[in-house]
Order: sequence, then structure tokens, then C-alpha cells
Amino acid sequence: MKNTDRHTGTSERVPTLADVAREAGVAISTASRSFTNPPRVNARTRERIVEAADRLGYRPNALARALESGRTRTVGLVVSDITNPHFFGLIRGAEQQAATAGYTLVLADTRQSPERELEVIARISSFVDGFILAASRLPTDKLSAKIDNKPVVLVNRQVPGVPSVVTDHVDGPRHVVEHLHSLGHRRLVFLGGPRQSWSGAMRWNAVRERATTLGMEASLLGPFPPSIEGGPAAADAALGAGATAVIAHNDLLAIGALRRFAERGVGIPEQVSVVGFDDIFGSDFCTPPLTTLAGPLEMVGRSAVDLVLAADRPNRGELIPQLTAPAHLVIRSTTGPAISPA
Amino acid sequence: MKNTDRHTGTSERVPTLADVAREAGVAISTASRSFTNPPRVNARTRERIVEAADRLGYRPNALARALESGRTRTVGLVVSDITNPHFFGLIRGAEQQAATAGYTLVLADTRQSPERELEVIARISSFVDGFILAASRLPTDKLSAKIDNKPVVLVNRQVPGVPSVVTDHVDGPRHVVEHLHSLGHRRLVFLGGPRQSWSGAMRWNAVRERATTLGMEASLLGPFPPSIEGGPAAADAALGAGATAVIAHNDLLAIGALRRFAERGVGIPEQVSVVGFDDIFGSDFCTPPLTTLAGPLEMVGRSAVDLVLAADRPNRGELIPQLTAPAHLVIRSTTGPAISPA
DNA sequence: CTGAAAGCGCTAACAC
DNA sequence: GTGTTAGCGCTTTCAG
Repeated sequence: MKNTDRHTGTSERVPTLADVAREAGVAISTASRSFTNPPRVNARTRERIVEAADRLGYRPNALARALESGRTRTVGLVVSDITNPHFFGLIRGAEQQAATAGYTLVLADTRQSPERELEVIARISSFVDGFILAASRLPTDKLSAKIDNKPVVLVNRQVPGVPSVVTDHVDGPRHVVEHLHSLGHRRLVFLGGPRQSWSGAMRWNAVRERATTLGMEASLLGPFPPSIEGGPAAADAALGAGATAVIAHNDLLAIGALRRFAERGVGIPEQVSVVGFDDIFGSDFCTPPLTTLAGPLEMVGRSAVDLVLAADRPNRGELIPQLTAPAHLVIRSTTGPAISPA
Repeated sequence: MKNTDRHTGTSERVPTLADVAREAGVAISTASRSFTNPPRVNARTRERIVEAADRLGYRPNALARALESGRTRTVGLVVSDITNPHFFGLIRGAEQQAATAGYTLVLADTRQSPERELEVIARISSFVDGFILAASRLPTDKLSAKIDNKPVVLVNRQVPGVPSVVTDHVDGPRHVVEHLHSLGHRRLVFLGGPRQSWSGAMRWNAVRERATTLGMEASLLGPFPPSIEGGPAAADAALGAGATAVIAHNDLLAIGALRRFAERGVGIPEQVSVVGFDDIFGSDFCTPPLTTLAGPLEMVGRSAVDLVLAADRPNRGELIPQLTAPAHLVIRSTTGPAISPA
């Protein structure tokens, strides 16, 4: 018994194509065709088959179908931390685009560990038609355009030869620095996230470069856990460094830092300006509302799915799409004029 | 070509069990056994087989395996709105428990629509070993302990005969009312969520009942969309009703209302007390921090997975587990003494 | 302990 | 237009 009637809970078998064919008095292949290639079967017989099918409550077994075709109409989304609101927009966008295309999302969490990432990929590999690796922590040499012959698309990470979509990590961070500069800040500090974070590294690079150009002092602190919990230590470090402006690896860290600043009686933005990245849920209603570099995460999720699906189709030549989504600075209440030098 | 070598991107076939068997000079069945039933094959030959397998980079095709066994080691989590932070804890807990048991989560979003819910269930049905339906919007008669002969577990909804796990929807809401009562409130308003929300209905029931017992006036407003965007209208309605205390269907709605109150210059909690449900991400750092009834969502997610895995195992008799997770009131800064009657 | 062979449910040539 | 048949990759009797 591997097979019973839906909804009833009784132990009758779930009907297969064979049952339908028998019921309709045709061969299995004909029954199959009336679902996969309707024009190639007589309208009348097809009608009979379809009737038989829903009389029996038949539904094709996607697994069996997939075994043959090699396609499951499923894409795997692998995130480094399912808990991080940063990914919500991504997940949502990916889910929507997948659903629109008739695909299903398989979600997996690596909890920041490269080993788990590999495991998880192996675990879902035979079920998915392709992978989206978001914020992958895998070493570069483990990353390629195909894993188990299935297309992979990177999100917020670029590796030569692998399709990817990232939110702008050059101009965006620069704007952040310029914004701070225009407010009169001259000493800034970057609150770093995980060492293996590609986007974190890019952000810091761009920030440092721009700061230097503008004659600002910039230094890197951390690494800190990219979470609210990481905030207090980061805030304290920032204060210790005597900066008037702090740029956090992400909004979570920024929000955590905000709290600590409040606790220590540091006025935001009067004494210190802070800016985050991502514009996550909550950034607009924390206290004070956070200035942050927003990326179109939903769009990124959607594009990633598109790329996987496109890669799955033949004939796209050897072009490796590497998309960059624009980021824009959302100025709220955590940035203000620098305190005049004491 | 449905099959190429992993990582290389070349078009070599992904090795199958047949390749391994050939390489090791044994029959397919022996190769199969050394993975699924090691004791039943000679240690030496098994070693040869295993070696051959990883020389070739063999990995079993879970699909083929599933076709035979009927088990995919996958559970489907169907949520009504993937965007709602309320579900994050649930998703996270479910993912963790699934991963621990060697299972994979398949996530699907119904966007609040019963029709989409049915579609989505159909779409993932052949891929999953069981379903978790969170906040299902399906009519009662569509819900049963098995769908397509696969176990279903309801989250935050109870239907006779169907296993479920809910967060406490009786004592919890009562405590909320008692809390408000003890602060001197006598007129409260409940900001209702979607009509089909089972938990919403339960909450309002418990609230009304308790309020009546305590001699408080309580009325139901709404329905409002259970989102931040729904907040302003809800807040205005609450003000119009002249209540001193408002209980919102969920935190999202409460946070949205908070904003509107601030805009309108209504002091929280001086003029109006507000409480939400769920203790979502952000409830602790919105302004003011929200008093809310927190449920152990992660635990709920974990339990739900446990229940579907358990239901999948035979011999658990005919007991239908209906679990209730305790809720607890988290008092923060949106509740305070009632204004003295003018 | 190992091999041959029959499927799992469905699709896709290839006949007729 | 419809039926026959050979698999997809793997597990599982059933023999030897």
C-alpha cells in the first residue's frame, strides 16, 4: 500500500494513468497523450478520457513524470540564514516568479555554514531543476554555472562564469559615503559582517575607496554577527573609535546598534549618524527610523528565478548574465549634520 | 542528454547506479544494497562498490528512489502569506526540525486565497510526504487528515479529526483582556483581521467573552487587512469608537495603527492602550515597543513537522493529536492605565 | 552473499 | 488516431 484515495482516508489506491486508461477503454499512451499532447488525440476519445480521469479523481504523479523528463518544475532557493529579514523580500519575489511560471520553490537554510550549504545542495539536488544560491558562503572553486548539471544562479555574490544577480555594491555604498560627507562627516567607521560575506566585502571596499577619495577617514571594525544581537558590541566599538558616522554591514546590525546608542545616551543623529543596508522590514519604524541603502530585493528574487529558468532552456549561447539591480539611498532619521569638531 | 557531470559543466552523464555497478563489477542490485542495506552485502565487495561510487562521483537520484518508495523525505509548508513576519518563526522552526530529521522543506504561498491554496497543494502534492497548512483558508469540508493519502497538519486552525498545533487562543486572549481591565480600561475595541481567519475568530471570541464577564464593553471593528497598511484605517475606526483600549488582530495591524495614532497626536499609552498578537520581529523596537501576546512560533513549526513525520509512520492508532502551545503576554510600552473618564 | 528481473507511474519513440 | 513497447534510476522480491 503506497497509494490511497485522496481526502477519504480510506485505503483505496490513488488512481494512476493505467486506471484512467482502463476506465476509458484506451491504451495508456493515449491517455497520456490527452494530457501532454491533446491535439494528437481524437477530440471524442479525449473527452472520454478526461471524464474518466476526473471521475476517478486522477492526478498525474509529478515524480514519475520528472523521472522521465528530468524536470521537476521546481527551483531550490538556498539562503544563508532563513531568519534574516533581509531574505524575506528575496524569498517572496522568488516564490512569486516561480509560481507565475508554474514552478514551486524549495527553500533551504544553510545557517551560515559552508558545510551545511554543500549538504543542503546535495539533499535537494535531485528534486530541483536549478539552484539559487543567496549569499553563498562556498569557496569560489566550489561554485560554477552548473551543479549536478543543473543551472545555478548566485544572488549577492559574483564569481566569474556564474550567472548572478546582485544589488549594486559600488555606486550604492558610494552614495552612502557621499551623503555622509555632504553632512560634514569626516571620520567614519564601517561595522563589518561575516568574513565570508561577499557583499560585505564589496560594500566595505566601495566605502573605503570613496571615503579616501573624499579625504575622509574610514576604518573597518568587526566582524560582528549580522544580527540585532551583534549591534551592541558594534555600537560600543564605533563609539570607541570616535567616529561621527557609522555604516553598518546591514540593517539588522544597524538597528541593534541604534538600541545600544540609545541606552548609552548617544543622540542619533545629533552625535552619531548611522546608516544600514537593505531596508528590511522594520527599518522604517525603528527608533529613529533608519537611513539605509535599499535594494529591490523582490525584483532580485524574481530575476534570479528568471535566470534559472532561462538557463534551463537551451540555445542561450555562452553568455553568462550578471545582473546588477540598482540600489537607492533612503534617507530617514538616523543621519544628520556632523557635530562640529570639539 | 538529460544528464551531465556535476561541477564540470561538460556534457558527460551524471553517473547512475548502473555505472557504479559496472565499475565495481557487480550487479546493480548489489550496488543498490550496499547503500540501502549494507549488512546484507559482503564487507569487501561493499567497499569496492563504495569506492567505485565516489570515484565516479555517484549520488543516488532521490526522484527515482521516491518513485519506488513513495517517500521523498520532504514536507510541504503552505502559508497564507509568505510576506507576513508572523510566519518567519514558523518557517524557521519547521525548516530546522525538518533538516534535523533529514527532510527538506517545500514552501508555498497561497496569498490568502482558498483557490490558490488548492492549486498549490495540488502542485506540490506528488513531491511531498506530508503537508503543513498554516492559517489555512480552506473551508472545513476540504480539510481532512489526509490529502492525496498524505498526512496533513494544521497550524493555527482546528478542525475535528485533523491533527493540528495552535497557539493558545483562549487563555491568551483572556489574559490580554485581564491586563487591560486591571489597568482600568472599560471600553475596548477589537481590530479584526480577515473574515476566514480561524485564529482571528477565536481571539475575538475569547476577548468578547472575557470582556463581558468582567463587565467591559467590547466591540469588533473591521475586517482590516492584517498588515501595516491596514493600520491607519483601523486606528481611525478605533478612535471613532471611543475606546480606551484596542486589541489588534495581529502585530502588523497594531504597528500600523501605532503609526496612525502618532500622526494624529494620540498619546500611546496615555490616551489609548494597544496590544497585538504574535510578537513578530519589530514588535520590540517599534514606537513605542508593543505589548503583545507572544506564541512560541518556532516551537509550533517544529511540532508541526514532528506531527507530519509521526503521522507518516504507521501504528499510531487513531489518535488525532491536537496540540496547543502556550502563549504569554509580553508587556512593553503600549499599554498603561486608562485615562480617567472625562 | 549476489544476480536477474519485475516493477514504481509516466512519456516517447515506433509501429499499425 | 491509437496501441505497443522500451525505458527514466532505483528498490525489491525471488532464485541461485
